[in-house]
Amino acid sequence: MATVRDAERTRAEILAVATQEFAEHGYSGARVDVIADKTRTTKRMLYYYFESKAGLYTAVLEQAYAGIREREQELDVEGLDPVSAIRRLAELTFDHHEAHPGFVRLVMIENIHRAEHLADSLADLNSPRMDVIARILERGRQEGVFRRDADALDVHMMITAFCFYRIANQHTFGTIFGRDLMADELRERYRTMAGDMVVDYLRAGSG
Amino acid sequence: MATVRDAERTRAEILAVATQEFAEHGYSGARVDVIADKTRTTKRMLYYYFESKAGLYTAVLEQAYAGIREREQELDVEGLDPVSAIRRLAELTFDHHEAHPGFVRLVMIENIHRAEHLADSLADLNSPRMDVIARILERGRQEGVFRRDADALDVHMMITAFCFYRIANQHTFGTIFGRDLMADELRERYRTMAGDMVVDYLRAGSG
Amino acid sequence: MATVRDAERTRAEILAVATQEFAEHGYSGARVDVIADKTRTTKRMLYYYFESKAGLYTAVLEQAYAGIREREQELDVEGLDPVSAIRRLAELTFDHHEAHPGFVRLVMIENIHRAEHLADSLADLNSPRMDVIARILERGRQEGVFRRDADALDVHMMITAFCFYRIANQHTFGTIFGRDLMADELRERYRTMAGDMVVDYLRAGSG
Amino acid sequence: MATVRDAERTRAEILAVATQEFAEHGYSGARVDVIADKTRTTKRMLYYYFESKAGLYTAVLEQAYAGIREREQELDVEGLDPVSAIRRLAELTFDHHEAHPGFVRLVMIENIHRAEHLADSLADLNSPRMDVIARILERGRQEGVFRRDADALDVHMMITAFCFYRIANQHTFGTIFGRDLMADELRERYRTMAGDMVVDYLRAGSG
DNA sequence: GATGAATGAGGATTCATTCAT
DNA sequence: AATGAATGAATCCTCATTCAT
Repeated sequence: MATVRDAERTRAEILAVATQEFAEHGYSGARVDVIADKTRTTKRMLYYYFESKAGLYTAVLEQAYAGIREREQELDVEGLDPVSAIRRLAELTFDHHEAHPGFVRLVMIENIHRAEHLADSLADLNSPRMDVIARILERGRQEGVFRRDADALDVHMMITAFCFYRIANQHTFGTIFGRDLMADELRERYRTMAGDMVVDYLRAGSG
Repeated sequence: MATVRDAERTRAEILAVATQEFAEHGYSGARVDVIADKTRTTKRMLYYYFESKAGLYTAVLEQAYAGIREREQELDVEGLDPVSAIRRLAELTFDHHEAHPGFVRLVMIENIHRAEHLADSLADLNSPRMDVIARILERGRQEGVFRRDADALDVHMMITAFCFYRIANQHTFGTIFGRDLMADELRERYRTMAGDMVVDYLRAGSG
Repeated sequence: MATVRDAERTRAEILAVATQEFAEHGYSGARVDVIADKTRTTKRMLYYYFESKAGLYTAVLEQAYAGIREREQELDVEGLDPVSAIRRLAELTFDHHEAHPGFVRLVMIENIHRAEHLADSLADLNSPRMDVIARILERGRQEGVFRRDADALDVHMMITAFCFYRIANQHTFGTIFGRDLMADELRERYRTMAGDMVVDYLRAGSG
Repeated sequence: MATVRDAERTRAEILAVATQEFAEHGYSGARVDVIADKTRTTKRMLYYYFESKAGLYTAVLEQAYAGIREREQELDVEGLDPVSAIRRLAELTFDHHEAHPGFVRLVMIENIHRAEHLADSLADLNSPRMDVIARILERGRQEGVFRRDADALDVHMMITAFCFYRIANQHTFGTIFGRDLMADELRERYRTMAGDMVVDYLRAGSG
């Protein structure tokens, strides 16, 4: 029993360290030896549990996606009017990216690899988040506050693009334009901007 | 003279191949041997011209940024009214990202590396593009069509985030949500959406 | 009792799988993990029963030699005249090698290892087969059909060399000379040749 | 120039050591590190020249086959009568196997691997040796000394089987039957036996 | 200005085996 | 008698870089 417990703890520890290292250095840049050394076990265990560097990376990715999915279950914007709800959603998305730069980096890295490690099993076609957005959009249209007939996934994309880019591209943006997108004093401004952007887009519309 | 010409051509060839390889595999993932093999010269020449792998990568980055900067000189939205101008700018940005996925990938890669190779000399604090945006915003406010008092760099960021994300994150987005952001039949929709997003944002406003 | 039976069955199963694997890949090439995986038990059991990889390999060898020894008991050429008897012996040897390529491979492998695993206890100095040959040779000389005064072990060697080589060296022979020694249409020819070879050798002689 | 010389010498040295090691331990049993350590260069050079362990092994095989082929050019039995010629051929074959046990071992090893490393390019369909045998057989039949209408390749096989087996299987044969096939005092006996075997076979015959 | 040969240091992975129960 | 978890020590291989001319 103790062994089993330790086995799971060891596995979890390896996964945690690997998440750090892959997020920090990318797939090719990460070193199996370094991951092992930051663990209480040896490199051998890493192969025992995850088969290969690729297997470990895939496990890291899966856990990362499982993590955000769990957090998305907690989305609670039901009591709010459509405008407040969609703004709240934008702000939660903003906060989520702000809070998990490591996840943002993993997603960047996986896109560099053309999502070749991301199992199709991770597809999230009936995402609760998409349902939440769809319901807000529907209510907004019914109540006449949203004139734009928008697709839920497009709205999600617009919000996420803004929040993701701010974290993902902060370094080149900072160097090129001399603005630190992560500066404390700018956080609220960008957070509000995310909400404004989507609210204005939905309120306006071709109708 | 001929030798100099050849030297420059060799350098250019190496740079072109390296751009391909770094964009495809990232900094760590790219292989010096592979780059050399895809060239008509040898690996030794690569070191002769660029000192190191890092030097070559930096040269690739610099050339890439120099390239877009050149293309940005051609921005011509002067004759248009503010709304049309800003929409046009969004569309040009959209088209630019669509046309240069390799550049998008290089920027992703450099952000994974926290822009450590991007020389401060590449700072573009007086970007012509920013000037263009600033003038459009000013005109829009003067004419009363833009109620939002927006910062040019923020507007640039909003537009770019949308266009960049669509290219950069297409792979994980496709796997997770089952939508191919690059599908031909969706291009016009997203292109219009980029314009709508920024126009609606500027038209609305705290007022 | 049931447990003992199971134990023996498990042992036999491991041995059967190991025979396959060692014959296929050689001693160094065979993998303990693969052998265990092809078994219904675990790798641990393999060590439980056979101590080590070498122990298992030795057990495989011993079983293989015990097997042919058993089959050799059945040699029945007593009723035949010396020429027919020796020809029959050659043909049975031919058939035996044809029927047991796995055994041939194990013998090759063990010779590569200079027979270091083959316990001296496996010595077969009073082989029934040698006795059979000796008696045939004796009768042949008495009857005057064999003019050659041959040693039984030499005759055995000559026959076996031919039959063994055809199986053992089929692959390099096929590649080098473009002839498939195992071709169905050639079997009878080589089988007859084995008999002719030894019969002609014995009939002729220094006289 | 000196470098080139050294390059070839280094390559040759690696090949010589590798031949030793592969012949001694088989493909799987041989160790790249051991091969490198017995060389004046490093393991890295081994990969530089031969790409991989398999590449080195293949080069060893090729060189080994090229070696015997060269020696076969020297076959000179033209001045002899058919019986003496074929006996001489058997004796040369016997001597060759005796002199090159390493080659015998390599051939055994490659057959364990089902000749997968032996390039088809090594096929020797128009072997000078086969031509020599064919001419001897033809003369023998014309002169009436060979009543058997034998195929050259079959005769080659019969001779080689005997000579090869004596070297290849000496260890298991010694352990099982208590006879050292390599004993000095038996050499002449087996050498003569090889000649007798083929001569008797050819002289006799279904005719 | 150009180049083929060479390489030290690391990098991922595998192997037979044993521990703890 | 049986076993799932764990592992030290190799093992093959690759990487960016430099040497010698």
